[in-house]
Amino acid sequence: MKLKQQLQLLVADVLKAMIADDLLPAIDLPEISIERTRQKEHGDYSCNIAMVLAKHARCAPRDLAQQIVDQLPDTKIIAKIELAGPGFINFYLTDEPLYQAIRDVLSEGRRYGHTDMGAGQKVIVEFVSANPTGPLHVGHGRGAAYGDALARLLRAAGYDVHTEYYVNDAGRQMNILAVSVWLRYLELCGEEMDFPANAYQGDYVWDIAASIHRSRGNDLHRKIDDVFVGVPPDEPLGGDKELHIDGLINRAKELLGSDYEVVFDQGLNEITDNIRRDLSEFGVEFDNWFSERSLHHSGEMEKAIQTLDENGYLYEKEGAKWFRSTDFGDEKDRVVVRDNGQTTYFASDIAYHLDKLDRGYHRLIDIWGADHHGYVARVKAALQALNADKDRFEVLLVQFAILYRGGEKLAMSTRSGEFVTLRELRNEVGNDAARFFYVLRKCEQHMDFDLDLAKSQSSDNPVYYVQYAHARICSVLAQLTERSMPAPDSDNAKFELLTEDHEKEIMSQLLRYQEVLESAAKNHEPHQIAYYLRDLANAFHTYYNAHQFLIDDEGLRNARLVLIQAIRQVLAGGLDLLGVSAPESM
RNA sequence: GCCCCGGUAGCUCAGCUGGAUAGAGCAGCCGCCUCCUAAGCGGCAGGUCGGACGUUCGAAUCGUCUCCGGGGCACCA
Repeated sequence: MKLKQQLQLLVADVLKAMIADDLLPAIDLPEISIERTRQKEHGDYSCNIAMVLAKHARCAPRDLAQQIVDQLPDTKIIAKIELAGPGFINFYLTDEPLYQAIRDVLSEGRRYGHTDMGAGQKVIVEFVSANPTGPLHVGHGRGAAYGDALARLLRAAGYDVHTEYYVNDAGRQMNILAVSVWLRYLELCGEEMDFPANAYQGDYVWDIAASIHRSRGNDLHRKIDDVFVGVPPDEPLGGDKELHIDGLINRAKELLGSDYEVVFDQGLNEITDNIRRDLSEFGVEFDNWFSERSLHHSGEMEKAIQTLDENGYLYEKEGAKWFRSTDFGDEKDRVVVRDNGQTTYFASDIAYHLDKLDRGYHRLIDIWGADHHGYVARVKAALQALNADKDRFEVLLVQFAILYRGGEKLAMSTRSGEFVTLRELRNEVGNDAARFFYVLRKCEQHMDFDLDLAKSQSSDNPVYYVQYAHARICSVLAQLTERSMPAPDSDNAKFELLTEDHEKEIMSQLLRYQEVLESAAKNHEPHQIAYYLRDLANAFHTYYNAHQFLIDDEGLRNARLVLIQAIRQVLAGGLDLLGVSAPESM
């Protein structure tokens, strides 16, 4: 049992006894908060229950605290209890829980600190899910690093986690991509044109066009004058860029017939493969890539819309089908089927989330960019309309990463092709630094990502600080054989020899890891792990500078080596949760 | 106009489910390698926690108002 819980129980038992003896009015006990103290002078843990209950007990907080302290039994884990300030009960621990922490770390290994909080509950975490219309940029990187760390964290907390990438392989954006590719292809065939303002401008579009040209030669070549027949003018010519591009999509379908799909699929597949590879290289692997198109093919789209209709939440207006989401608190009703008969992205989303529930997940966690926050209410509304429990669906919004280069804010737009890709970032600062940097900020925090800083000062990145501690420990342990010293022996370690303040501090930190992990998982905050690791690394570096490990005194040497072995284990375990490597040398 | 997020040290950020003297990294200044990796360690300096009012024994933390910054409010995805 965790230390905090043990202390909670002790206090709870005392309070119950006091109620039974009429020393306290009978009430439902509030949750007893046991917290780590900030200052050493306040002991290791403190409890504020006396102040919380003072009014109820109609006595001064300090008097109540004194009564509680008087009745607390002696235990192996508590060395001293003090009453302080307005009525805090401060616990000073014995060394036993500290020693036990070392033993636990070494016996449980990478599972140290893991809990069964989730009780095997099935959770699906959906993240990134960027449209396959271009390479991932640094904004997606944040979602990827955060989502993956969260999934690992939830697994460590005992949830049965499934990760998924929702591929928007249907819809208008994909058609715009297809047209962009085809027009570039036509340029490769020697045609000249004003490239549409609303088409995808990035260089990767040329690459896709080139691969079609390689495999199909000039098969898909059509005279440029034919292509633009009947297409409304583009924006630079005083027209509407949306109408212009839609006109081109229609012409492309007419002129290419079944070959349109060749272009479409080539774009989709090349980009999806690229995204998949990119994420994989970043250390992010999804359990499943879910195709939006499959919702159409399987009939789930139709079914979802039909169910909404049957439940009485659909109506027609101006040729479109609307979902009455205002019935569930959304600010306005939403279109699910447009007047041209096409379903909206929102309709796909309804079907997709229904599908997740049908697959038996108890909790649906979506990680979205902050710009999608307006969607939360309508998806929740739809789930309610379909008789699902909206509280099983949770959206975590990741704020934007604002990029700076040379002090200048950078524009980020997939359409214009102006963006720094995730791949560029990884190449420049490395996966480990990128992942740690991303996860160092909680997701709702706006992030200033200074590229110059990340590149030029990558050795100042806090990730190296943590990794360095790990590598240093590995280095020390590696020298044992060179010096003909025995490997650390935890079974026979005399932990009572570890009397230095630095050692006590480290043991206390090792013990704390369990609490940090649980809190990080509960609050969906991987950054807590990152900050913890930096603290632990700091404690180690300080220890390293103050004391020698490879000393002649065998008993002390063994105890110290067992201790740093435990540090190494926790550093490696924590870094793994963040998807960061733990190198043995640097 | 409405909604979401942020405003804490020169810079980037922790702390926010109320607790006891507000923390870290970077930048600045001063020290530490004949010794297990100096990508390290120690020290100094640096703050009206945007502002006001309120709730409370106690507020950076909760509530209301307000100012500043980012984002969102489509028959786009």
